[in-house]
Amino acid sequence: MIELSKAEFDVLDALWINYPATASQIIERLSDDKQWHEKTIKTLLGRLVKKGALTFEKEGRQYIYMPCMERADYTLKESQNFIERFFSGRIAPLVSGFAKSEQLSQQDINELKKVIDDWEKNQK
Amino acid sequence: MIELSKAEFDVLDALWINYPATASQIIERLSDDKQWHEKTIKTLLGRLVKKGALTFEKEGRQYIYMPCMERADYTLKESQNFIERFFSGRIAPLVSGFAKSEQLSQQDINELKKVIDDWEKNQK
DNA sequence: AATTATAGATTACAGGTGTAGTCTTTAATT
DNA sequence: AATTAAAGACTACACCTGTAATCTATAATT
Repeated sequence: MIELSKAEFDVLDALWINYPATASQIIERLSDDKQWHEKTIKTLLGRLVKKGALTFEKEGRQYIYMPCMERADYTLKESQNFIERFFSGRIAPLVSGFAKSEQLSQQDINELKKVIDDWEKNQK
Repeated sequence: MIELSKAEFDVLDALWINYPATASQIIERLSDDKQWHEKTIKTLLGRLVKKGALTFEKEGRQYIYMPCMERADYTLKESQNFIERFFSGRIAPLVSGFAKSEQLSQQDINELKKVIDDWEKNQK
């Protein structure tokens, strides 16, 4: 699995919003949340390319960037990894931890029920 | 929140198995899973102390280590962090991702149902 | 055609991390 | 009492990360 740092992920995440996109577009998107210098983001784009997380095509003087993987695939792998590390691969203890510390809203519960429901329908 | 590296967490995790414990005991426990040199583990113990993740008491020539926080508290914070980063703070999309990629077993489902059940009972 | 502005490439640099090796102290052994 | 062995302290070092600044090439402008 490609390993991304936090900052690298944030840049990729800005690209996932809508792609392909140029560096300037990505910088623009990130400007709301982060106080990053343009150079910083360019550096991170370069590292992402080097790690194989995204590619680009030249268009005049600019690069048009495109992610090499889908967000859902990446987050799924990260999730597996996380749950393996902290909860021996079982997902319920994570949810249970949230429940115990009052971190679950009625909406969360409803959503979880729906996930379970869908899963069960899918089982035949 | 105290930030631990992966290796640091693994060492702390070995202490959580049973504590207080000496460095040798921790090294012994880790020897099954990791090919770490004894010195490596000692270094990590030192860093954990420096970060305030554990303390110790002297006993003769040895230190008796003890964690400064509970595993459940630490993993809860890490989980919140994780879910915030990747799923905007909502837990269902994580579970849903697992479901979609066939990562959920009947046992997982049963456990999740129980968590939901308990949560609802607790709501009055 | 010459100049300028801008995109990306390269370089920088401190602090964290993985992974130990060496130094120092002191408990244990001869 | 002298020697040794082992515990922890300190040092090491390359790679990763956050965070840019400077260099270089070229598209755009005059």
